[in-house]
Amino acid sequence: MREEDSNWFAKWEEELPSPEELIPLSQSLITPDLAIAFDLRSPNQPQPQTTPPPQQTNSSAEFAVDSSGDEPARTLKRPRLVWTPQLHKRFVDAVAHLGIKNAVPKTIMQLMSVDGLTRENVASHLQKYRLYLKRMQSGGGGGGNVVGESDHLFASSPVPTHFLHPTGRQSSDHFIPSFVPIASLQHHQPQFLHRQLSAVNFASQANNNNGKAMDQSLFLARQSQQQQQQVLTRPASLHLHSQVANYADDLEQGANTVLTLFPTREN
DNA sequence: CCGTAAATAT
DNA sequence: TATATTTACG
Repeated sequence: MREEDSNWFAKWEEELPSPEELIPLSQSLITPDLAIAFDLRSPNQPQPQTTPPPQQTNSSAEFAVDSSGDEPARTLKRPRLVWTPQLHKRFVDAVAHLGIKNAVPKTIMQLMSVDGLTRENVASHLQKYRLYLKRMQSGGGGGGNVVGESDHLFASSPVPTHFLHPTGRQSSDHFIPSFVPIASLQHHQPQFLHRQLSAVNFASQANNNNGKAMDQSLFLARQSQQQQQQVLTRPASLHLHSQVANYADDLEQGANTVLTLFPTREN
């Protein structure tokens, strides 16, 4: 019936690489806390800064899993979040479909539904992204557009046209769809959870992934400073992933803070 | 909570 | 040093 309606939907679906592409993303962020549990190796890890397409995980099997860990996820310092192209892609998609107007940290975060991702993370990235967009309009309009190294990440994801020119459409015309077609995510939710539980093995094998690993996720930046004896348990990851569980519900409600199932954190 | 600026880590 | 991400403020 409404071509437009089915259009945006189809478009979204089309833009979405494929369920598979998204799956790894969900687990990519894995519960930081869990990752911490494994803790990463010594402070001497050569990090390619020229062209790091896939983020490899350098993790050692040096972790201490104790059954005493509860859910310190709240007070624990999360590792520095590394924004990978994939993660950024998801970010852009979310913003694009939300419309600049509704593209606020919280909403974006909810839409992304990436476990472990905090509002602050998104806010920070959004800030930088906006700067990038501005910079682009300013000096990249005709051909000689000098992009700094920092822009590479942003460049990795196509910038929706309406991002640059607010023709007074797209953002106010149709607001957030009542239901977001990230069915793939929902479908994989169980899998994703399963994976997460296997995080331990994951981390261990991260080092010897030959050929095409199932995914090059797990980009937790490690903190090579303190916290070497962080204990974490599976329960933690569980309660964390719950956030992903029903982001759709949240959105559908259209409310600002509606958690149907159980509170994950914040709020 | 959102946006911006300063602080800090890599 | 420069840059990416976090933390502090209004």
